Amino acid sequence: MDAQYFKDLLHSRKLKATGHRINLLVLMDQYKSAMPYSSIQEAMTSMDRVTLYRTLESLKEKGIIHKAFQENNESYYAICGAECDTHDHHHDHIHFKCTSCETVTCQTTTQKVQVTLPGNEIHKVSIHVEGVCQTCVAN
Amino acid sequence: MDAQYFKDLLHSRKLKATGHRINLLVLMDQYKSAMPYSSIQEAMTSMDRVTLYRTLESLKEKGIIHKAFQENNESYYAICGAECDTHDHHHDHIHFKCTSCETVTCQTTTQKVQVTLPGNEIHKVSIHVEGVCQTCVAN
DNA sequence: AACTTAATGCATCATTGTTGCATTATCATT
DNA sequence: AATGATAATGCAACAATGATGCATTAAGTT
Repeated sequence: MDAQYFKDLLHSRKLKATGHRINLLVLMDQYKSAMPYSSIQEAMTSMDRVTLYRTLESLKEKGIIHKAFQENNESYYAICGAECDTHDHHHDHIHFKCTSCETVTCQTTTQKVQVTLPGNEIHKVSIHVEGVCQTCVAN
Repeated sequence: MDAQYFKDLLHSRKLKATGHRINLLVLMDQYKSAMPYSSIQEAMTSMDRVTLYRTLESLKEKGIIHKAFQENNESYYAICGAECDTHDHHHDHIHFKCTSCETVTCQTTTQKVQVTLPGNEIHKVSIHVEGVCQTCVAN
C-alpha cells in the first residue's frame, strides 16, 4: 500500500491524486486501526481544516474510506477493505473498540451474525463491540 | 407513564424532580421512538440550551435515558426500559433506523445475537440496523 | 504549453459541547 | 409553613466541528 497504490486508487474513483490526499491515505494506512478525527487533524496540519473536511467527505463518498465508529463526538475513520466500492458499500463487519488502549479495529466476522426483525426490511447492519483487545488482555 | 411516575423515578435515582426534567421525560415518552436531539431542543425552548445539555447528561448517567443512535452528527435519545438501571446499563437490544420515515426504534431481540471475537474480552455489543420498518413497507 | 476543471485556502456562519459562576428552585428538616 | 442545604438553572463565554461561497491554485488532458 504505497503512494502509487493510492494514486491509482484515487484515479480509478475519478478523484485527482493530490499530495494531501495521498499523504492522508498513507497516514491512515500506517495507523493500522481506525483513526480518530483529532489525530488525523493533528497529523495533517499543512492542510486547511475545511479541505480536510471536504477530503474526508469525498473519500467517503467514493468508498475509499468509511466512518468506522462515532462515540462521544469523536469520529473514527478507516480505509475501506476490498469489500467496499463506490456502488456497493456494505459494512457487515464488526467494529471493535478496546477500552484499554482506545483503539478501534475493523474485525472480520468469523461467524455469520444473523439479525432478523420480522416484518422489517433490513438493509444494513453495523455492530459495535466494546471490550478489551487481545494485546491488552495479555498485559 | 405519567408525570408522577417520572417524579418518583427521578427521586429513586437521587435527582430532583424539576419541571423541566418531568416535561422532558413526558415528551420523550410520548414520542414513542428514539428522539433526535434537534427535536428535543425545538420542543424544549423554555429550557436553556446548557440546562438541556446537562439534563441529558445526568439522566443518561443515572440510567433513565440513553443515547440510542448517533449518525450524521445527530444524536437520538430514548427512555430506558426496565432492563436499564444505574449500576448495570446494558443495551444488547437492537436500534433500528427506518430510512423511509426516519424513526429510530429500540427493538427487542427475538433471537440471541451471538458475537464472538476469539482472544478479545467482550463487554458491550450495540447493533445498529438500517432498513425500512413494518409500517413503511406496507405503504 | 495551454486549457479545463477539480481541489484548495480563506472567510464566515451555525450547531453542539463544555465550563464557571451567580441566582433560583427543590426538598428535607424543623 | 418557614428555613436552610444543596442541586438545578440561566447566562456568559469559549472550543470544536460542520457547512457553504468565492477567489486562487494545482492536477490532468489536449
